[in-house]
Amino acid sequence: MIVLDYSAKTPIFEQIKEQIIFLVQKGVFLPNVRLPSIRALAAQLGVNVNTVKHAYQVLEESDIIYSELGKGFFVAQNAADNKKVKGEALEVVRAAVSSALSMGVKKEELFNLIEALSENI
Amino acid sequence: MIVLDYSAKTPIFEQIKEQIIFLVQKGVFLPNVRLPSIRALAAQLGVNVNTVKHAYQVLEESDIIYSELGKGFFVAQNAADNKKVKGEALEVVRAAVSSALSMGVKKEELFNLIEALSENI
DNA sequence: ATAGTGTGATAGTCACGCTATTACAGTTAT
DNA sequence: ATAACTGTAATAGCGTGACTATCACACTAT
Repeated sequence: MIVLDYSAKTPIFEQIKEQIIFLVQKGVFLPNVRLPSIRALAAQLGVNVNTVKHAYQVLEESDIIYSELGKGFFVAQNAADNKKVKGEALEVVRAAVSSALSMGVKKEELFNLIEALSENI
Repeated sequence: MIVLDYSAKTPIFEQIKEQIIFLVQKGVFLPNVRLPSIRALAAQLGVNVNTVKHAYQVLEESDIIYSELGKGFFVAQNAADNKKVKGEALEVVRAAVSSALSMGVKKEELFNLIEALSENI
């Protein structure tokens, strides 16, 4: 369900976070559904408990999930379209695009890139 | 000429690199023109010599500039359109866009973003 | 010679990501 | 009550990357 790429530059906890958002986005995880426990997911991914905890914590701070002591983590109500998350994602794109443009990449190339990536979703 | 942003997540040497590429791209630095010396630029930016050296070294490895012992660094011949640099910049954009799309950002928003950023160049 | 270049090496600091481990508090099922 | 789960919290250690601080050396130009 979640796949880690250790050769990528994006941190493990970030990958977990992004993929959970993706699953929530796709409707695989519906509101109030319980997520895998920290320990269970850590074991499944072959990763330390702290790392999963970190990912969940960040997700909680973005109001994607919420926690209940002794029970677990659950998908938040309007997690599927979360302004904070989308805003941050857009900001990353903005920085990358801005940098690319300043280095001489043409906007047409960027349009083509987005068009191509859009089809694989 | 070069401005550093210490609050940004992009490393100093990377910022130096990008802004020099930008200046080369804009035609401020023409081929075979001499760049500020490592020590001079370091002093001007209030940064360690090693940091500027690192930036210049990366630029040299990308064939944007070249060095001559005892003389200095100079802009390379076809520095203005460097495939390696543009390829790397595109790859960063690809990762960011891919991530944003998977998080539910619509491609129209991305198009608008690029359009807006293109005008400020 | 002197002052400027690039080159190379070493060492130290700091932050970040991840791991390892321990302990505590709450929930649930038996 | 007990056991087996949950989340929470704190500490410590390791490796890496970015940056700083120095020193020494080789080459160029005046």
